[in-house]
Amino acid sequence: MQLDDRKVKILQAIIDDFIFSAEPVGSRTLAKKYNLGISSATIRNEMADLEEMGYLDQPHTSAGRVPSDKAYRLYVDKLMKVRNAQNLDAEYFKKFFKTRLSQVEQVIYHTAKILSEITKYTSMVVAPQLKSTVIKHIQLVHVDRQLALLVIATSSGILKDTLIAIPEDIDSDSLHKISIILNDLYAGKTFDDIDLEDLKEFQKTIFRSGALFDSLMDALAQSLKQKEEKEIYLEGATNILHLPEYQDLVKAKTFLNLLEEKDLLYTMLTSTEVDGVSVSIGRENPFAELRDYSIVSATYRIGDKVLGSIGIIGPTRMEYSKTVSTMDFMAKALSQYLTSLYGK
Amino acid sequence: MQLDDRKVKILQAIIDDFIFSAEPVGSRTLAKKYNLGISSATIRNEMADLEEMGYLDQPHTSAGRVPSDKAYRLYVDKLMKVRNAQNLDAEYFKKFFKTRLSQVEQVIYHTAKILSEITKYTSMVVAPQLKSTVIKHIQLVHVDRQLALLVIATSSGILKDTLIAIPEDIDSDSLHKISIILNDLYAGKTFDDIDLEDLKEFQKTIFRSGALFDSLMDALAQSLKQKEEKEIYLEGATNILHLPEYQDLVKAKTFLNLLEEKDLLYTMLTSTEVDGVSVSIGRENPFAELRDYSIVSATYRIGDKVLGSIGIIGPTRMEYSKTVSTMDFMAKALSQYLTSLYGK
DNA sequence: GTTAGCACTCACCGGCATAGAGTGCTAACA
DNA sequence: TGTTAGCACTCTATGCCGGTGAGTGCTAAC
Repeated sequence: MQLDDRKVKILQAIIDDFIFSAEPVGSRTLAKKYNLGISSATIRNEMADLEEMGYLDQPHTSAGRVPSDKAYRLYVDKLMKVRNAQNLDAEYFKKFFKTRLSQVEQVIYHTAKILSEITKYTSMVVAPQLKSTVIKHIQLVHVDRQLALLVIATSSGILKDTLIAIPEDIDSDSLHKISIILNDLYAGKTFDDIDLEDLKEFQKTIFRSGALFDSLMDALAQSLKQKEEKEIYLEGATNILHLPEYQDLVKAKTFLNLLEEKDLLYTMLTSTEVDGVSVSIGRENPFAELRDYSIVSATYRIGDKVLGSIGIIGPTRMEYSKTVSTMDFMAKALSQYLTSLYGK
Repeated sequence: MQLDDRKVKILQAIIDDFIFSAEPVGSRTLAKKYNLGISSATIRNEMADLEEMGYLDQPHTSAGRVPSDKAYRLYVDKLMKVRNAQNLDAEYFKKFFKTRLSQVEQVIYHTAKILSEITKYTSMVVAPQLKSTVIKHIQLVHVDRQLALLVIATSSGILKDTLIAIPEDIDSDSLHKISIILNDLYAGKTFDDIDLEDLKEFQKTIFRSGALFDSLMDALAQSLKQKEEKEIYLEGATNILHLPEYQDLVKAKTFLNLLEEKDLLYTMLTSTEVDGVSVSIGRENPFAELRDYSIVSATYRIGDKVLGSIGIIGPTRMEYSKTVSTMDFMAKALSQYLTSLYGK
């Protein structure tokens, strides 16, 4: 069977209507509401065809039709007009740029917040990954008698700092010396490349003082090799409770439980490193748990380097047009902002 | 009317049963389940008395009785036996102390997490407030050609660091000099005491270079005077969805919406600076929005200085005994831990 | 003072009929 | 040959009804 013009028009109308109303769409409603120039009976015939072709589902015999994942895919790829996000929700973006945030984590967090507020879905943001970034500079700063701050600057501009305990009898000069050594050893390497054996070797041959430096080295080692958790921020988790499909408590709970599976979401979000916005609809998702949801995601960068991803998750009945354009804009805005702060 | 021994015993049984089952308790059930040595008819008479005295409510005529806020208050003050938290959930605490967390924020966050996991309610943690802490030490650290890290150590041991943009032609020595000046100006003062005019004055008289330092000073001023948000962490927001009273979607939503009111919760949590654990039940709460919930809270400290508060929020039908003892233990453990890290 | 007994109340549940939205099919029409 | 009006049919949602059971208050006897 052919997906001719008229079928597409009808399908589009059904999708539009369903995205708006969340109610199965009937032929009569369609004929009345949209000026298609054909009767409900004709629409019925076409709808039967569309169902046969896999674009529509029927919850039960005497209900209207509902778009399938395949229909949404067609919609996202061909039918929808991506709006210009800059004009929409301008106030949010203004707010975003007004607040001057210097720490990368804050910017990321802020982005997640705004994304969830604009889209009304749940936003997910993967924080910058350090393991493959190059260390540019390491410095130990004396903070207190027993505390020092280990500051590691990376080539992507991200700063990682950790407070570490130090023996009381180390002075600033010693810390400075150690900083130089650390730089010699690790500057230019990635976090993954760090070999702590180097450090131990070094400690043995150079610092005769032995036990004195032990605790310091331990702390350093721990900080440098600290297992990086799969960090993912979620915002607006309860947004979906306002959507009609989650008025069913069981469905709402299922969704909220899904959000606890940070690992899954993390994997999902980091597995697509496509350029631009990527949309994964229902059963297209690689994970069974996600088959009732759609995920819209994009990567953000500093310069050319991909740092992490942002995304939103919601029902397959999603406002794709608005969501995709928002995502597109936010990813670009975020990249631009981070690049202006830390790039080069 | 007198609240004699038998009435108390019956009340206790009702509260225990209701906390466990969430179902209104009837006289027959009570007589059967608890060995009170009296018949259901007698219990009925006593229950009528207890209702008259304000300790019991009746959802409708043909239902059992439910404890009132007044009953819970009596229960918390007199009846319940506070269990020893150390024995309960020992594995959590072990986990808590095993993970070595050096940043205060991390410790706080971790505490919230664990609290919500143990109590199965929603935990709230107010992060340490800086405004009234004394600045011990300020330091500017050169990180990059255009970036420096402003590190401020406070007397409570909390470290605040902010990345700031600096003109390219400032070298480490200059930063060091400025650090000394900053220390002279602000060490020993609280964040509230900071007067930026001092800094501007200083800049005019000492640094003739003018425009060169402008951006630096601006950044500094901004960092130092940065509006401190009312930071409150929430964890386990969706825990309550497992409780029978929130199977009603409207109630669940009301609760989740309440959690969005961070300001309210913040005020609630910071207003009680009592020593030890404080319990606020239903209508005792100063805010109307909270009249259906109970809040158990405590403060945490470094040494003698109160830093912030931790608390949990849940239905008035709460496992007070477990919750109070957990809270007591956590507050003490947290204080002890922070003091050992940063105290003195 | 305690308790057995009883009439009464009220939420809850399953069954049933009805309304309404929507469908597929047929036959007539342009 | 495609389109449409009409109609019988399907299925869900809603509301009504009566029975059931848990629980109560009251009374009278112990």
